[in-house]
Amino acid sequence: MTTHPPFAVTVDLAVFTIRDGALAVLLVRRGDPPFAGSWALPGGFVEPDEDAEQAASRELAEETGVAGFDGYLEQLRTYSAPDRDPRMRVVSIAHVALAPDLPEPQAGTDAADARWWAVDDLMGTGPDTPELAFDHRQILLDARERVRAKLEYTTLATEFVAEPFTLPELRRVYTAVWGASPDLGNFRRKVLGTAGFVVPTDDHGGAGETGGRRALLYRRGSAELIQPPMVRN
Amino acid sequence: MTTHPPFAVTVDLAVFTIRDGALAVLLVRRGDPPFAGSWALPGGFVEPDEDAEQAASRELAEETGVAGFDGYLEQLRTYSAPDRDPRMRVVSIAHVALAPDLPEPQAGTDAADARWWAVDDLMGTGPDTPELAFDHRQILLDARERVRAKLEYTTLATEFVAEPFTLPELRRVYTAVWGASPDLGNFRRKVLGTAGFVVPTDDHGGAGETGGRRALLYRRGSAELIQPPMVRN
DNA sequence: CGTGTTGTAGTCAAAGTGACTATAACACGG
DNA sequence: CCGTGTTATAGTCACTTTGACTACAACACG
Repeated sequence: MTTHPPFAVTVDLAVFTIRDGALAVLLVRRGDPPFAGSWALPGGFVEPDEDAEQAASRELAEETGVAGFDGYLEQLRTYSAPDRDPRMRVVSIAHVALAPDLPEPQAGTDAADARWWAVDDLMGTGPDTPELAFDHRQILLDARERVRAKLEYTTLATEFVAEPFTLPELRRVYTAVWGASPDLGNFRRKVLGTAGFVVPTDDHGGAGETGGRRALLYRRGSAELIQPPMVRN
Repeated sequence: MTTHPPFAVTVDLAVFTIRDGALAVLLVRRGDPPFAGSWALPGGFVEPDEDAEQAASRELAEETGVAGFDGYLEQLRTYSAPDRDPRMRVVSIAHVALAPDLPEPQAGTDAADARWWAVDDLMGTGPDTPELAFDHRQILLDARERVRAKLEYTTLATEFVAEPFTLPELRRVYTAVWGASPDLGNFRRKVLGTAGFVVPTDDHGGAGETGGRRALLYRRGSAELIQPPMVRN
């Protein structure tokens, strides 16, 4: 038997929402070294009496200022490179959270600042692209790919919109996440043809942004899978 | 800021193969408490200078007796319930490994015994069903579901067979993992119609088990995805 | 040399997809 | 209050893929 080397265990969160028609992620600016001044995914240590999901849920509430986060939260994967934190051996259990458009966040206790970033603005290679702390760029890439993939075969897109919502709103989720719009008619056919994806209300929305016919309002259905999947071109 | 509670970090492995036409998993019998005498997934502590995948690869080699494991290995998810190990706080990064039919394993250093189990024999509810240590039953369930799902949209099935292999052999992988045989003709059409799934050799196998036409031999192709997916009924 | 067994090829109706066109319902400006 | 641009909804049609088959080819064994 070997010894049991001590590790610190943290959770990191990739919290996504749709803002201004684009996929956005919540980042906090680090106040302390290492990477002081850099932007990072929110997160923190797992406490002795909680599991990773509880820790993620707690951090999410602290960081966004939302008391009881009731949105979607799932584990992504665990990052464990020995040198990922220069201070000590830290293993991070990354999570993905989805939420309808949230208000601008409050800065957390250990974060000098917090704000939403368009993911595309973080993924460029230009000089304006901010560097992310630790391996958070990789985590963000993995998280985005997870969300992109899950929109294909699950009804997860509904987690991005507040109820009730219209089909065009739901389509804009796909447009933002995939970077390309699914065909209008085919999208409707697919969504409405998948039992339990959405359930219609009998209300039409109030006046929309820019005149035009008012769309019917829907709520989330009970189905979680889309079969066959919605294909991404 | 809070303190950094110390954790032990381990890897656990769900190593799958096909034996006697059924999905099988490698288990070790525990020699020490807790759960002494129970069967458990192989695994061990992550060392200070390695990441989780390296630890998993090392444990796999130690446990199976195979020096350089070159098969498929991927992270599954991390299990972190506070009470999952009664001794101390242990977080386990579970992995899934796939291999062609391997020889009976050697017992590892801390395992009194090691053997392959048909997964179906572990998943029953009868009195003969052995209890697995810790939360390993849940890990095994999640691992099996991961493999089942991945056979649908990836070419992972080829990792279960030694090269070169025949299409009927490959079909038996699906039969074993899914518990149901895909239609013979449609399976061929799908596999051969997916560019890069398999590449034909110009050899036919030697005499098979039970007379009949000899099948053409194939090797793994470079494709990793099946699109559209192979559907599980 | 036939006979059972296994692999390979092809067929066909049904379902789903991709790319459209047509129509309905609204806001707003004159 | 009447057109006009805008947005939502409905429907069409050729093409592809699927699911369930049938027919044929190649081999082992007696």
